This record gives sequence, structure tokens and C-alpha cells, in this order.
Amino acid sequence: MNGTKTRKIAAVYVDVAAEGTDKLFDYEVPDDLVGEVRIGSRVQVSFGSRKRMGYVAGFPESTTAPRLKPILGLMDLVPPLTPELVRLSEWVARTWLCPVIHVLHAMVPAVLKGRYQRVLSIPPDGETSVLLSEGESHLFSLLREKGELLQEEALALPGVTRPLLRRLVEEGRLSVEERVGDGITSRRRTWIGPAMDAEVLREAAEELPSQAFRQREVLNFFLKHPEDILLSHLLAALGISRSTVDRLTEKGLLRREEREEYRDPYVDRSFNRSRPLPLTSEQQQAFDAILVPLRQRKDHAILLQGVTGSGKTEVYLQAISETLEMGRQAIVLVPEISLTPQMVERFKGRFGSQVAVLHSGLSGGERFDEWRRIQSGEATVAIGARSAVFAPFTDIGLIIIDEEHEGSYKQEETPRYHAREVARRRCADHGAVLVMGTATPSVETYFRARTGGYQWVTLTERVHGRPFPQIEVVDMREELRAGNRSIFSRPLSDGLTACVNRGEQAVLLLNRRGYSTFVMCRECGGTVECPRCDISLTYHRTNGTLRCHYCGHAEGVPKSCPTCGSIHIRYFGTGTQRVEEELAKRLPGLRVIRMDVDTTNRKGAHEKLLTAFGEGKADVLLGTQMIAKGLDFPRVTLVGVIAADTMLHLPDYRAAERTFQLLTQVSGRAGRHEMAGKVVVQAYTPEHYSIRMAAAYEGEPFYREECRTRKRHRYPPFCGMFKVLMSHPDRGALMQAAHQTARSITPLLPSGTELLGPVPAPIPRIKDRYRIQIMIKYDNHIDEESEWVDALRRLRTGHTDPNLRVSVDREGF
DNA sequence: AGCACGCCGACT
DNA sequence: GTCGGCGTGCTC
Repeated sequence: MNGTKTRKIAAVYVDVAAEGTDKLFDYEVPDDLVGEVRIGSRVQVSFGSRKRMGYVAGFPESTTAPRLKPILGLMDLVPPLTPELVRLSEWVARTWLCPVIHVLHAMVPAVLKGRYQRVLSIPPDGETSVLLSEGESHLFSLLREKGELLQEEALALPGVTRPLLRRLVEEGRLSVEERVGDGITSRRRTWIGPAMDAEVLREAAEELPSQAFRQREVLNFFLKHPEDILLSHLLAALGISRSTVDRLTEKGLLRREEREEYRDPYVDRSFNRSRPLPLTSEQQQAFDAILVPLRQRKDHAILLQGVTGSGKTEVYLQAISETLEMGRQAIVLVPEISLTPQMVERFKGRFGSQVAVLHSGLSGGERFDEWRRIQSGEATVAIGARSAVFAPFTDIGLIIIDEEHEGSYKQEETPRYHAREVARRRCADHGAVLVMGTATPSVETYFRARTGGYQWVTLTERVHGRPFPQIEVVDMREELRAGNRSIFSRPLSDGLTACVNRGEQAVLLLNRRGYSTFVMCRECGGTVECPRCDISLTYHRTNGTLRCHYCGHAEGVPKSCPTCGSIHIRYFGTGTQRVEEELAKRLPGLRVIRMDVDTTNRKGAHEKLLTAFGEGKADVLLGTQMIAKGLDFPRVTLVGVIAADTMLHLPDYRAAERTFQLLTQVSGRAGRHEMAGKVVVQAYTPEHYSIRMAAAYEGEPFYREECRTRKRHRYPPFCGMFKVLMSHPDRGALMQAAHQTARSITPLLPSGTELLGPVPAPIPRIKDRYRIQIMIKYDNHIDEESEWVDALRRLRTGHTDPNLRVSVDREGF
């Protein structure tokens, strides 16, 4: 430490994501920023020869750095992150093996990510009459024309290279400015109001020269409506120009004010104010279970396992209400918020503008506004998809994860993280209660509840005591034997007819994953595959093309088999379009709403289709998984699952769990209100325990069986797993890299930790890139600082082949 | 990630 | 001899 004068040092995560930069760099805090710069502040710093933004993570007493550069500037008045979130980002980075700066970026709205520009211009005293190379003449003529140029634009010119630019700068013939900024579109709008009281205004209006009738008009307007008005509205209302208003503000009669505008995406909608509903005794018990640790401010986790229709949401609402009364804040995580408008409405209805909603459908500005309402303390409840777990609250009392088992809580790109695990961590930091609600917990969560890690509370009754629908499993092999070659079994077909004749609605679920319409040759059995991915092309009737699900490749349908030339090729499998056609054939005049990737591409399309169905504008809702989520349509009395076992045979240890969850969830959609429901599940392997037990409402036996299976094959929750996925356009290079990786890691592994592979990934090629994976299974808790974990951490960037891509996934803990 | 430094081949 | 290729190493 410098003994002569005390320096204030800030440790900064600089916005450069690389292996060597994923650490803290110390900077000197200039005198005028001492006290302003805080943990979580965004600052501008010089880094090497560049200027970048960074996040302040701490203020060390001393430094080992050979020299300290000063912090160049503070980017926000209020730090975008709290100290707790900075510590959390370090934990997430350590746990999911990624650079801290990636996590920090994921915690704030995208508009706060740094934007960097390097701008070139001609200095005022720059010489011009020098011999010019080709690049120089291009550069200078363009610069004279435009005044300034981005460095990347300059480098695109012929003959312009980095060394040339450097030389020009050294010679003083070119100047470079680094600009660091962010994409905040601060929507400040001008408001106008009276600056004097009515008496004064009236006098002033009379004293105005007679020709100033516009000004008089404005004053009269404010005499009638003394409240503030948006400048733009005032101008439009009176048909005047801004200068008139300016005159009056200059005279001090009117007052103008720049106000931050919050763009409330829900502003045009009315929400029905809702009151707390009386709780059933089961709900009351669940509520009490939350209340005890909440009041004690104790870090506590509860699995709230409640059947569909058991009224979990009301329990959430009342627990949140209690949290807010304690002066604390609450986060509600939902799987995909655009699919749960009903849920959002209930929260807004109960808590009004205290609710901030964060979802992917918002524009960057809207998202920023909602986030800032959380940050400023204006909002005390945050509801949103997984990233809402990072809501910048300072005193969290309660975090709710609805539909805890949903896969969307896991982020599949860097920074990879699981919102449930992050929520657990935040609850520990805040002394908060975590409530995980679901009818069908993930096997991991079930196991933790079972073994005492979580408190386990169940809701077994439906709120209005309605019976569960009867589930009929149909063996499609027998249907075939009986001569029924249709997509629809006789029970489903009959049920559908009866349901529609009664004027009721039906939901048909087609589990498209791994099962869609493809083209197959009847002579040689060959299918038409994507030229760039190892996967069959899917037939799209709308435009008569074959399309690749993974890369978007599209081609026409061949008239003959590309392999053997036979003309006997035909479509196989079942897509939603095909089901729709078959429905039209079978029940003419039937009104069908189809929900799949084709019909829900556009923003807000989901909501529109669901609303239309809810309003009874169709008899049948036909769709993929997305329709199984928490929707509540009172007139649905029949649910049909076209093929329950399509995902059962995927190479994924979660296949059985997913099947069970889907069938249970979708069954809950039938007969939720006055009418009794019925569920028909079609399957080719109805004897599989996931289908059998879902149909029999045997949840507990299913989880026990699944745990036994997982234990036997060593899968989570009986081990933790890292999955290394490597991809490369060259198969040979990939094989070599993968084997090299396996060879280098294997000797580092402690006993009890095993490396499996390398083996081809479930989809061995996507977009002309071959894919190979390595799995590492370990027991218990691991030391994140150990050599082998560090080696995994380095895998992503620690190679020199630009064509090689590596991702490291972690699950199971 | 960039960008400097540094050591090698192909031109003026 | 100089320009410019990309390997290596550093950025408080």
C-alpha cells in the first residue's frame, strides 16, 4: 500500500469476457467520485488500450497491482446492482462455470449493457498534403465527406489496416475517440402546468397585448384545468405551436417539467380488483406453513404440491400480501409469462401498480422501466420468467416458483443457470421463504422434500370439491389390430363427437417432439433428411415444403425417392396440420384453433388464440405442449392426447418424468368447473409406468419408481452431472478435440467421479456442425476450485480452434 | 476479447 | 532493409 497518501481503491469486473479477464481489476477512485461510486456501480475505465465499462465489486484496502489507473466516470446515479447481487453473480459464475461479467449482464436490462464505439476523425491541425497510399486516400476522402467514421467502417475499406490507423494516429494525422455508452432511450417527456395561482393568471391574461390571443387561450385553458398536462397533449388540444408555450414559461406564468415516463405495458387494460378469497382448510394449512418461517425471517424452502385446481395461486397471493405488510418484497417466477396472462391479471388485480411484470414480450424500454420501478422501490412484487429471479430488491421476504418442474427455469445459453437454485441462494442471503408450487414436482425437488431438505406441504383437494376426470388409456396397437388406421382411436373419436354435440369444448394435445410428419420411401424405407443436420425434414402443408426443425432449411417435396428413385414415397407421422385435416374430415364444420410454432410465431399470437378459445369461438383447441400449461377453460370437458409416448424414447434421462408430468398436467385441464371431464390418452406403449401411473393418479408410486430407476442408472438426484457438448464443422477435428479433452480431464478426476464418452450427441449434426458430448457424473458436493472443475471452466475458451465450440452444462447438484 | 510485442518470410 | 503475417501474453 502506498504509505504517503491513502488511496481509495475500487475492484472492478471489466466488461471483457475472456478467461484471463474473469477477475477483479483494481482502479483508483478519483476524489470527486469517492462516496459516489458504490458496490454495484457501473463505471468507465481504461483497460489496456481500450475504454470499457465495468461493475464495481468492492473496495480493497490495498492492491498488488503494479499501478492503478483512475476510474474515468460513473455511469448511473443509482448503482444498477446491489452488493448482494454482485456477490450472487460471483456465486452463479462459480457454480455454472462462466465469467462473472456474463452473469452481471444477465442481471440488468439489456439497455444497460455497454456499447462501445471507436470513432475516427481528422484533427483540426491535421496535415493533408502528404503522399497517400490507397488506403489513406480512401480513408481521408470518406472522412472529409462524413466528418467522422467508426473504426470498423474504416477497416472495411480497401487498404486500411490496423497498423495503418495506428501510424496515422501516431503521426497526428488522425484522432481517435473512444465512446462508451448504453442504449438507454430515456423517455423523458415534458409536462406543463401553471406556475402561479389562478388570480395571477387571470390578471396576466387580461394584460396580454390584444394580438396575443394564442397565449390568452393557453392561460384560459389552465384556468379551467389547473392540473399538469403533457406538452404534446396541450399542443394538440389547442392546435398551437411550442413557441406560444415557451413565451409563457419565459414570463414565469407556466412551469415546465421533464418527467421520467414509465411505459406501463398494461396501461390500457383494466384489472378487476380482487379481494382475498376465503381459504379452504388445506389452503389455510399451506398458508400457515409459509407464515411461520416468513414471520421468523428464516431462510426456508417449501414444496407446495397441489393438484391442478387446488388453489395454489390464492395461497401465493395471501402469502405475498403478508410479506408486503412486513415491509418486504416478493418475487414470483412463472415458466413463460406470455402463456400465463390470467396469472398476471390476478396479481395486478390484487396488488395493482406494486407489481412489476418482466417478460420477453416487452420492448427494451418497457423492460427497463419495469426493472427501474423495482429498483426505485415503487414496485414491491416482481413477476416474471426466470431472469426475474435477479430482481434488484433489497429485502426479499418471499420467492415463489410456480410450476417448479418446468424446464424453462433453466437457461440454456451462457450464463447457464437454474432459476430455482438461484432463488434458493437468494433466500439464504435474505432470510426469505422459497415456495415451489406444482402438481408434479421435478424428481430432484420431490427427492429433496422426501429426504427432509424441503418442507413438504400438499393440497390434495380441488377447491370446489370437483372430482378428477377419469383417464382412459387406449392401446393404439390394438386399434390397429382392430382395423382402425386413423389417428383417432374409437374412444377419442366417440368422445369428441359427444363432447361437441353437447356444445362443450375439447383440447387435443399432440406431442410433437420427435414425432412429426416426415417423408418416407415405401420401397427402400429411406427418409428425406436435412442436408445440414442429422434429422428428418418435417412436412409443412401450408406451403408444401419440407423444413428442418433445427436450421430452417426448406425444400420442395421430391416426386421420387432421392435414394432409390422409386415414386412410392409418402408422408408419415402426425403433425398438427394433419390432425386438423383429419378432424375436418371426421367432423365437418368443427371449429378448430391450432396452436403450434406456425400459428404462434407472431408476438401476442398465443394470447389471442387462447382468448378466442376461451370465448367459445372454437370447439377444439389443438396444439403442442404449450397448451398443457396452467390454462383454465370452464367449458373444456374432453382432453385427448394423440400419442403419449412420443418423447418416451428420446435419449434423455428425464423422458419418463416429462411424460408423467405432461399427462398429469394436461388431465388437469378437463372438467375444472361445473361439468365433469374426461381424458383419453392414446399410446403405443401404454404399459410404461409413466403412462400407467399418470392415468391412475398414482403420483407417489411414480416418483418412487422413478427414483429407483435414477438411482440404479446413476442419474440426478443421485449424482451431479456436467455435460460437455462440443461441436465442429469437421468431424475428424471434433473427434480429436473431444478425445483429447477426455484424456486431459480423466486423470484429474477424484474417485467416485466418472467420465462417460465422448459419444455423439442425441442429434449428431446441426447446421453442418458435428456434435459430440462428454458426461461427467460426480457424487455429493464438489470443490468448485478443484483442478478438474477448473479444467472444465477453461474448456469453453481455452482452445485455439475458432471452429470449435464448447458448452458446459451442469445439473443435478 | 482486443491489442501490443515479437519473431519469421516476401517485397521495394 | 521494411512490411505485414499470426503466435504469445497482458490488460489494474
